[in-house]
Amino acid sequence: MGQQDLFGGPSPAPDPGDFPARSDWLRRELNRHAHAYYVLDQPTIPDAEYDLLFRELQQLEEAHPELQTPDSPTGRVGGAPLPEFAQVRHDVPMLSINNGFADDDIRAFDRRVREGLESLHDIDYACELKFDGLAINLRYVDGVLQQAATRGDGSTGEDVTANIRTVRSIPLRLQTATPPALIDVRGEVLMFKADFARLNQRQRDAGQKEFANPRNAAAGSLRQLDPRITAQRSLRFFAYGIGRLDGAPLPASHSALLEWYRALGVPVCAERSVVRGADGLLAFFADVGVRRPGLPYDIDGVVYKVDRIDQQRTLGFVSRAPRFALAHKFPAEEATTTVQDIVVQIGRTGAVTPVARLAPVSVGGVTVTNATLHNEDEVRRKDIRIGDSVIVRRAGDVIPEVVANVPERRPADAREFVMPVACPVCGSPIVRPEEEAVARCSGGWLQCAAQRKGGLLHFVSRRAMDIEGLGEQLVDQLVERGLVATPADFYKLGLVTLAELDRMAQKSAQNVLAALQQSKATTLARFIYALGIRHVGESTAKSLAGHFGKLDALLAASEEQMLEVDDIGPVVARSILGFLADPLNRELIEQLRAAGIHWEESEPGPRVTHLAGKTFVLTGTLPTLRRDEAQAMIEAAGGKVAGSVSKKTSYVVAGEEAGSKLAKAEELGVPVVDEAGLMKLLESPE
DNA sequence: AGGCCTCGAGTTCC
DNA sequence: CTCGAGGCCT
Repeated sequence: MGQQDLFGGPSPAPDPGDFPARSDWLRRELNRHAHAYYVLDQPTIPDAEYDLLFRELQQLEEAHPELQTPDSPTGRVGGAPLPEFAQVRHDVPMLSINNGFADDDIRAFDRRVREGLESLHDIDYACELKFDGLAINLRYVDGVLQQAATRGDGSTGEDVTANIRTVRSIPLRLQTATPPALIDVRGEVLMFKADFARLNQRQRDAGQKEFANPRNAAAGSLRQLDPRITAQRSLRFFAYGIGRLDGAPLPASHSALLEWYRALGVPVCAERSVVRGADGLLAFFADVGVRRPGLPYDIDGVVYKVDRIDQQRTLGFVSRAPRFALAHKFPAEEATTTVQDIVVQIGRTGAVTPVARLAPVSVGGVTVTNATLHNEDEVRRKDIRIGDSVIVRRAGDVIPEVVANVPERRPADAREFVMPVACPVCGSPIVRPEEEAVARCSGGWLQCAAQRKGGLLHFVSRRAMDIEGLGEQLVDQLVERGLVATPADFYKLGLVTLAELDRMAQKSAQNVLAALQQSKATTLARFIYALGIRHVGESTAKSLAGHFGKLDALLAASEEQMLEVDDIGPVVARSILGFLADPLNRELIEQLRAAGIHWEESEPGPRVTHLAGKTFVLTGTLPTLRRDEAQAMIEAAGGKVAGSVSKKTSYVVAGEEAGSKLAKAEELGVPVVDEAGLMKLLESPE
């Protein structure tokens, strides 16, 4: 029997009545399709058809247990729960690799290698990704998967064969007619980001605990006592090393070993290359760093290995790590620290947000001391208490986030967070409406200085009235000293008053006054947005301004007229009407108009333009246009600019260093244009 | 009624 | 960026 018969193309189906031949054929077919799907990423038949074949084999094997074989794909769904995991001693220990972070560490590694080999030439290195998963040893005896074990302490691990058999990309039989007598394939079991997101969604829906990250999810799934659960967890595997090998010659290089694995049907990650010298290593690292956000799995760095096996042998080992390999790691994006306190912040709408005060810790290159906990439910769900050790991450590489607590390190005196009953700023009761996630201070603008400050900061912010120089510091002082209570008060400030404030020299005071003066020329949309009406953000403000055209038309609008505006439903309409019904707000609007704030009023109704109905998403840095400029041009042509890509997106405009949005666009088949393409669209339809 | 999609609001650090 | 929630489509 040649390789073609074993795993290659399809073969004619035997008569369903011929059980031995039929089950044999079914096994071959299922293995072939699974390999195409999971390893080659080229599905050969629809899922439903696969399931049909699968169930036929399952029934056949149930009725005729003597037909069952160890490499049957039905073994993947998992048998009865295991009592516990048996210990497995590794014939060849599974070592760890030394780490480097800085360029100098990498150059030093290359120098040590060249000295060790007494080589005057540049060395060839095999470069791979360092996956954030679990190291596993797969033992194949005569080509059949015999045993799978975790790394454990390196010399002894746990037998996870039953669970590993459920990982569909791992071949149960090697794709060769002449397998080695025994081979220990080493690699990493991991969970892709998308599978992780789906798993956590399922956990959430089932009211079960979510996993902190794909690595934990993979580890938890592999350590399931019940393989049937593991079978539902979409784990993946990539091979990158070898342990014991009997009955076959070892390839001459690491890259050749990986090619061999591929030929055997063992999944190997495609993101790898052989480079020359230290400069080659650093170039590989830089390239992977750029593409990292778009990769479907988490990595914590890359791994370099001297490619030639004979050179690896010459270099040998120092204590427990090979001298021929180095892991080049990214700065940690996750770190562990302790929660020193949980305090609350009051936002401009009165929203009470719990914030964790953390012992300072470096995450992804910056020191983090605060992290939002979003709301009360989130604190409960993640079960975070004061005194806990927690894992902190920078979500999307920017905003710190508490991922999970470390339960085994919880001190006995850890305290639970209690939502205060009164606002820490104004003392008004804190209320949380039924069915809502956020608690709010009931004090409102008049009672609560925190809400007043928040509202004033919103008014001066860049996307609203855009008053430069009026930051948190200054607004704070103005409110504390009673100089400013409403946005209209800003325009009554004089030079002398301003110059008396702390850290405010005459020059800065003049700048602030100039900025205030400049801000008076604005747009209706900005003005509406600046008012800070609940549920009316930038987008809704633009819709309102476009629909009504004139402020007085908006002020006079009935609920029915409001509901005619795009994207405005009963909740938003009532919020606007409620705001306008308050005499204090009416007076504010009049005072602002009297202060000289003005804009160009237009005729009501939508101006029909050629990009009407088209939605754009901007990503990356465009060569000449700034983001807001591009947005303004698209909107002037009647198009909309959204924040995230969906199948309703008409175009994605991609610039330099476009990230996940570009990947998403390609996934959904949304057309992608560059700046030049955008300009063309702006000039003429299609 | 349920599911998708968007929008609003809050947030961190330098 | 993330979560929650409003709006709208099916």
